[in-house]
Amino acid sequence: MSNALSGKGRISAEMAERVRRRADEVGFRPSQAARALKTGRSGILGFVMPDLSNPLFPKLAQSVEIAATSAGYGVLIADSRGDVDEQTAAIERLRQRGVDGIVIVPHRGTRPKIQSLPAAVIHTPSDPLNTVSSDHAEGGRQAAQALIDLGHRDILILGGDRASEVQRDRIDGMVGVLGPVARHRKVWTTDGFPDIADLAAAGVTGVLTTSDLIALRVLGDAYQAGIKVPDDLSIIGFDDMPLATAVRPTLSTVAQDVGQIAEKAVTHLHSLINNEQSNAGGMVVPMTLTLRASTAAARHHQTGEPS
Amino acid sequence: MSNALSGKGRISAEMAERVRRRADEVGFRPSQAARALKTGRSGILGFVMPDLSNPLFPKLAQSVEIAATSAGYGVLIADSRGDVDEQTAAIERLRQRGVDGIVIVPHRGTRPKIQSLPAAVIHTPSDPLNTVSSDHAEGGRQAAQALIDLGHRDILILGGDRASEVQRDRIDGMVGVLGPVARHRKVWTTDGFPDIADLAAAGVTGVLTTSDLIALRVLGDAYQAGIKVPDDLSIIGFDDMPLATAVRPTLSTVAQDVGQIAEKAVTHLHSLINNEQSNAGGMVVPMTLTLRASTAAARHHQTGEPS
DNA sequence: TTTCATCGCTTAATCGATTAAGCAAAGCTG
DNA sequence: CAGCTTTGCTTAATCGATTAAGCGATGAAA
Repeated sequence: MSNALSGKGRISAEMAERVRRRADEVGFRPSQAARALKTGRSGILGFVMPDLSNPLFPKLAQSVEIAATSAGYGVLIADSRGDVDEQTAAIERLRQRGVDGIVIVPHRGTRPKIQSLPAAVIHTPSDPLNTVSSDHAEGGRQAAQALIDLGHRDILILGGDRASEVQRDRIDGMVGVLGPVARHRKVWTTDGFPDIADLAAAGVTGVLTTSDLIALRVLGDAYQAGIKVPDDLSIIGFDDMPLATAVRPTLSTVAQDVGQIAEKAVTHLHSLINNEQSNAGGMVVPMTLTLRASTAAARHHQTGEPS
Repeated sequence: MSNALSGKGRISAEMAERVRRRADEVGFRPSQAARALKTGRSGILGFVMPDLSNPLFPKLAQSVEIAATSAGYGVLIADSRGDVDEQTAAIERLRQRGVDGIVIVPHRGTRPKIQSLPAAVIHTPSDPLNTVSSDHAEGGRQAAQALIDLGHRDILILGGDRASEVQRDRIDGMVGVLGPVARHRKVWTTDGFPDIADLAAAGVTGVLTTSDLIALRVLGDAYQAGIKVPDDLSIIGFDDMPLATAVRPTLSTVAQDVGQIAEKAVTHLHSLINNEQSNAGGMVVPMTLTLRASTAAARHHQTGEPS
């Protein structure tokens, strides 16, 4: 009642001030529960990730939390534990808790069903449900182009899991660039980790991975095989995880602008919640390549093509 | 009202069943807002971390979410961005949202003020406010003892930030074991990263770090200096981050049982919220050392003491 | 000066689940 | 069989913020 002061209604400035002061004195805290009941708005967004151990999770959660907070929302998390059914259950749990909308990073290869609840899907541009995401294919292109520019012409593409659309898109981008100008082979680590020494002996001078974690493994294998990085082998990872700057040589990597993605997702949700016009979705955020010490100009083997 | 069915009151089994069925038919979803208003319980726990980019965060958040969900709570996250004032603000935000209690991992060197709100503090046994945590000193002891058992007698202890009580406790544990039996030097990376090659030349054969990330850096430096791990140098990290098994050689590390910590924290909170007796706090969860490929028996220098 | 519009504050209805109180019917005891 | 307890369903008050309606007083226009 006293809250007629909160902007609505016809109230004198003096009265508003008086109420405000008294409220402070008493330490008045409006009950979110009552407000939610009356307005039908909880002021809370749900955040669903397929697997909180996803390397991107910390940064993304942090960014979503910051974006949501500055838009006046709270963030309720729900882990879907890598399980598709759990993902559905997690969404349902959030709905029951009365969230106003949800931000979701879908489980690989999944089209989450979100009925009648504002949602922002963070995935990849090739997903028709995608609301906002990094341009993973473009990221793959950047990584590939960087190796090309350094003179590499025999390249290993190393993916983690072919069920991941994000990884497939990254690799498609890489292949798109390499296809016309360089030899390349594509391997998924789920089929077994390839023998780096063999490949290097066969002429490979560059490795493009879909994750820093895979890149780290390659680095280690190369080390144990006596292959020098970056002199004999250049490596590029993805996501700029904390380890990228901790490892020696430091890891070249393609990073997502997670802050911007979170910002756009939350803004979009906010519009949906308020029934405002919203850019129909499909926003794409560029990725940025950071070259560090794991990449260098290729030494020209006899196997290479003319530079 | 129909919810008299929910266990309370005097109701016939038949009536309860009838209501239940009808509720399912209509797709009845009780309003959390209304329930919260009436009962004064939101069914939501807040979770505050000093910095969501903390390497431990993903696992901990996941575990807290799982424990909370199975106890019927939702989890509202709040990032305090490494800032002490933000930590206070985050707690206040959660309170305003009406959380029933909060789980907090305090900012380094901070005693968070939580007035009249059930709280579970996850920190380290040496913190008087601590509710539940790993036995960091014991973890440090385990790591140190492992190197001793392998015959190492000249050891570098490498901490990240002396402001962190957790890291100090780990190191105190290490020193406690090494003190009587081995030579050791303590260095904080915030004072500059030490020259591994120099130290190895000076006789150091083992490195104990307070984090896998630091261990990774040591591994890389050793590699670049031509020092063989684990033949010439053994390394042990902390926290068993994903990188620990991705790097070659795989990293020996001391891990926290995050699941158990989360479980205990949530259980404790649940008791507090319901005014039940609660074990006054200070629960300690053991850590487990996992030996992998980054540790091996010491080669005996002439500088060493008799084995 | 009379009348009507406007302004500013006060009152009351509302959101939906909870829970105590109310009340009728059935069961029990003496 | 009367009186009393127990059982089971129904009714209504309550939580606290929101918001529309109500209502007295002031000011403007005719």
